[in-house]
Amino acid sequence: MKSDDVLLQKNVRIEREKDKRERDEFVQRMLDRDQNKTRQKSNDETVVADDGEEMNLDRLRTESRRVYLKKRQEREVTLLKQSLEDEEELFRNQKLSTTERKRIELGRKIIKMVEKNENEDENQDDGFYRLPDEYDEKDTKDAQDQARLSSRYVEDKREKSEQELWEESQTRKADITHKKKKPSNEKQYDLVFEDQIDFVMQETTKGYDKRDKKHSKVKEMIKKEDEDDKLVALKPITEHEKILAGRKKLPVFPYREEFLAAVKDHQILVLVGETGSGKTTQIPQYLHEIGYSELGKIGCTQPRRVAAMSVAARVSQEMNVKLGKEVGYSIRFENCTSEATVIQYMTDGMLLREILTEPDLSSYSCMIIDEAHERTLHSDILFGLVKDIVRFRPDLKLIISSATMDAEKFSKYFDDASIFMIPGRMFPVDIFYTKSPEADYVDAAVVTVLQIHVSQPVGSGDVLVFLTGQEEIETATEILIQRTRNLGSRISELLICPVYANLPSEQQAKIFEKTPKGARKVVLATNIAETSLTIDGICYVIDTGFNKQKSYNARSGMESLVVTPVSQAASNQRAGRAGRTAPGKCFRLFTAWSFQHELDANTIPEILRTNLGNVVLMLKSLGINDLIHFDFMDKPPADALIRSLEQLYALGALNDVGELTKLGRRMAEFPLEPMLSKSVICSEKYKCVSEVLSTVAMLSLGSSVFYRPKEKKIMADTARMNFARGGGGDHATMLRCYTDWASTDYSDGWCFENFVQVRSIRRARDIREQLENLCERVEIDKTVSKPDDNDALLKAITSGFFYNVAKLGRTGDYQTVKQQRTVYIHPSSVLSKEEEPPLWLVYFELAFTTKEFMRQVAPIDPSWLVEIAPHYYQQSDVEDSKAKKMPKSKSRGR
DNA sequence: GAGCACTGC
Repeated sequence: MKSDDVLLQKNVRIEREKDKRERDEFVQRMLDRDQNKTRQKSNDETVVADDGEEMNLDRLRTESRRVYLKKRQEREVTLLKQSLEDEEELFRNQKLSTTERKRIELGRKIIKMVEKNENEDENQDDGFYRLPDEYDEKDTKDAQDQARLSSRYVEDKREKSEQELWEESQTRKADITHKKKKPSNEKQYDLVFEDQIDFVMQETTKGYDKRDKKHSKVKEMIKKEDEDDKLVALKPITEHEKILAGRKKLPVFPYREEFLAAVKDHQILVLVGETGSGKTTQIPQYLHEIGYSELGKIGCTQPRRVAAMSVAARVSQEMNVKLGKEVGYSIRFENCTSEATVIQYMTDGMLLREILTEPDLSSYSCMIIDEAHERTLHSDILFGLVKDIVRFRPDLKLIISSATMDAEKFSKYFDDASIFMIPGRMFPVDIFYTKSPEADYVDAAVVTVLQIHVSQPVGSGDVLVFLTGQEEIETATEILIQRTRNLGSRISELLICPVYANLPSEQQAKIFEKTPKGARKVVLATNIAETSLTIDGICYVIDTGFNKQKSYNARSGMESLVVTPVSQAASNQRAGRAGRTAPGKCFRLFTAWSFQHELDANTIPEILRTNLGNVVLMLKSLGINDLIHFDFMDKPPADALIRSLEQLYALGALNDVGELTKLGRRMAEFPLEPMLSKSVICSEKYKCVSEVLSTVAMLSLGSSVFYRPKEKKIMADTARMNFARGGGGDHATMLRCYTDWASTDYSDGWCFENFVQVRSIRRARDIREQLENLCERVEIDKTVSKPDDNDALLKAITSGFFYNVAKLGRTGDYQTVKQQRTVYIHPSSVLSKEEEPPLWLVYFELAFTTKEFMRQVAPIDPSWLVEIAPHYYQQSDVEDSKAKKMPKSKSRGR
């Protein structure tokens, strides 16, 4: 701690410019050092080239998405034009109603607008993004495709007489009747999508049984055994025996001996097991049975908490032991293991934390990294670490378990490790594509649902629709309810169940209820249904081809959530959801051509699109100093790494040669973003540890604690404003909310009355407890507290977030102090309605949606900045604004 | 007066 103070004092003396220069030098030094190392290395390796290529690749990916969206738009316009031309002929013949005339005019306008935008785009693009080879090649392909598309349209056009077209336009008006039509091959020329969609069946995913002779042989064997058993003794079998028999029927079972032999021969093994092969439950047991558990624990990581828990429970049942004894799991807030544990399931983040205290994994004899293809941030770091550990621990067996697509890549990364394949247990799924692109995928999805419901027998299976977010799900639900109501009793019952993570859990439970006879269930889900939860009875999947993805811009430090086309891998994963219990069908709302040419093969790994502050701090505290050349499977952009290093330096977690300081070491102990950790550590100085802990716990929740149902918006808002009374912005609001809840002895009823999400705030409580326990380890006296002192709280917050300060400018907008970027208070903030907005703000995060918004803001006194971060702020910065303050607050009449 | 996909420590 003393050294930190010295550092701060030293910094006081540094002039601001000098300081800036120093920072630049620091970054430069880091770069130089790394480059020198590269040069040394590059004699035998071509790291430099790799590095450059990596950057280009990244740019390529962004570019390909741009091209994708643009092309999609272009084709929509072409189609729009064609259908318009068509209708125009009718227009001339005076056979259209006035509404349809209006619609055509509207269509023309849209086309003009889009074309205008495109031209602007092109002008901007010149010289920047054009990537000669690939772009041109794609262009021609696209042109061919379009030519093909249009020729089809010409043919279609000839087939239809004017009379028919007129009839069709009449049919369109009669909304109810046309829905009952059977799917046909006639294409209807619609501007707005509201009719049938044509699908083409393109392929069928392979089922498991036919290609797997080995498996069927064993099945016969078991069947025979079973029959023998029945003949020999008719005694009832116990529950456990039944489970054991079930184990033998899993697709992995016939490969047991082969697999164990492979493990014996190879230290690293890439295991390709398709879904339903039983690998997650069986492999650790096999390793245990053959005796690896005597050398050390068998670990198995999962990307999700629930998975770790449920798999551990299942395995303990199979082994007939109590959960938490021989078989256990460890996840955040819950350690269900003991001295006796030999098979341990855990989340990948938990293993990372474990590596911090046990860098060589010495208590393990085998480590299985499951679901590696998901490429979570945590598992990506694990790959790098584990690859290194394996080198100096030849006795450690490493198994990387992944789905089919990435196996080669994993094998290559792990020094050409051998690949072991296990077939899965999946039913075939027919894949359908649309004949032409759909403009409005939400509407298209709704129509497809109705099409399936009408044309497929009820009882043949439920429908699962993938949409991008809560809003879309809500609109889709409304449209569906309305249309089914219009159809009335002419169709059988359709149960509509929305699912997304923010939905209260009682409503989420609805999707698991069994579908009553004579009805069909439609589940409208976000990508939560892709991996996190499985629903039985789904036989039809509708894939819109989009999801929301986080992206991070290192230069501006801004995260944004964007609707993005899914990858081929993700789309296949979605399709797979239809074939879990019976053969299924998957309807993709895009063309087969787009699937092949426009979708990326794999989703961009998380590590390439996230803020790396935490990752860098963790690696540094593991003693890995050369981050630029850390063996990442996909290297994060150098920009992002440097920005994180710079930020950690500013926070005092790194010294001027990029080494971890004592403060940094303490910060790394907390499972928090670096800025939040810093606030916690500094809270002791301002004597408000308890308050900061609660606030930080609430801040780190991510999602909103305040529940806001549509029909009770005003009540919910007033409830929230109650907490805002007393000032201190969103931070103090959250704190008061938490303390009030705590004072009611954590009552659920209180949450209900105050429109607070029970699930979220309970999580805050867990986090707070965990942080409190960690305080002891980093020697923070957690008892000091200053209730109702906003200044103390905000000073502690500011010591972590002095980077995120914005100042009210003359125009009435805020500008960030660091980058002079114009930003706005998010409307969800309690300060957004303030008559007189504070001059200086500290914000928790920037999020780009429609504008650049600051989320979770609090007013501060600019003089604190000089006090707290003298190496960043100078007296002159602060005085400057005080001078402006007097005339402005009056002249800016609101 | 806008909008929060999903995990995880």
